[in-house]
Amino acid sequence: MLKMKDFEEHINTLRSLGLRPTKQRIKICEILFGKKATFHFTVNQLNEIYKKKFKSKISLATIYNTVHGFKKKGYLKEITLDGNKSYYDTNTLNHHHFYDEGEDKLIDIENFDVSLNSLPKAPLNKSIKSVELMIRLENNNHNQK
Amino acid sequence: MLKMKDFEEHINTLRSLGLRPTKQRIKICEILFGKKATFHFTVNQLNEIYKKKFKSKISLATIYNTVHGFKKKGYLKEITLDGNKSYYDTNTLNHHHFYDEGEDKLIDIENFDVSLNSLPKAPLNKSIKSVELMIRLENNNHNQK
DNA sequence: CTTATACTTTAGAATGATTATAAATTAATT
DNA sequence: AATTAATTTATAATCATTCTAAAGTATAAG
Repeated sequence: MLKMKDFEEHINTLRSLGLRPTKQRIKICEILFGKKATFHFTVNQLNEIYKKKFKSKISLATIYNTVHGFKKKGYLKEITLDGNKSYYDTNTLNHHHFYDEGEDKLIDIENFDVSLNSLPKAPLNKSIKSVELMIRLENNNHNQK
Repeated sequence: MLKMKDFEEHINTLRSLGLRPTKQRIKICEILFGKKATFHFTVNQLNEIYKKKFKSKISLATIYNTVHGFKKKGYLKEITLDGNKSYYDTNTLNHHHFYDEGEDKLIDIENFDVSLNSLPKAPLNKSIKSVELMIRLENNNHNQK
């Protein structure tokens, strides 16, 4: 059951980002920021979730616009994977990931599970913007008969 | 000045991979494995280098085929960056990278410049295939007036 | 050295993700 | 309620990549 409070919160979030609170954006907010747990998604997955949850269509262009807006404002983080599609993470704090190639799935790594002892220093006139670990996973039985 | 020895070496490399040594593949080998220093490239960049160096055209499809062949055989490594194009690295040893976003350029990090103290353990039935650090760089003056 | 076979290259079409466009709609302002 | 400015939308355009089928080339066999 959705409470008015949720809507208002999303509306305020959007306004604070300088984005008009449209029906579509509020719904995307409900999907992305409605639950406590953070999660990872592609634009296509977000589109599917939207269709199912609200039983209504939305233009992909709108999803791209909104996601880009959130990213620019720091409410979403794009994640680095090979291949040719982008993943987004609702957890914008600095953290690392497992990538399960078999299942094409990202898993957050808690920061206290990793300890980076020494880092290289940045080249002249550059500074470090972020440090991210990608740990690729494979199934244990990969070299069995 | 190219010596016959170089060609023969590339031909042997190709044969050992089960790839027929065609004109195109030998030339790609010259580009990729001819110099001592390793380097990073996209398929398009490789195409440009090929055109300039040999003053002849090559089909993009051939470049894709060859690069994929080398990758599958472990002679090239695909590198993970956001956006929608793939980078390849002639250094296939496990190592980390700086990514200079401004210049869209990858820089190798020597392994002894990084020390990872503790790693999270892999989820059940999974094991760690690779661990790679991506350190994003920005210009020092990014928040000056 | 010629022929047969399998592998390669090629141009161009097909695909899939993303971005651009321009008209219709909606939110905000007056 | 009317004006304006931003947004949504469907669709076209773009870009990297993969697919395809025909033409070309390397290898193996005679």
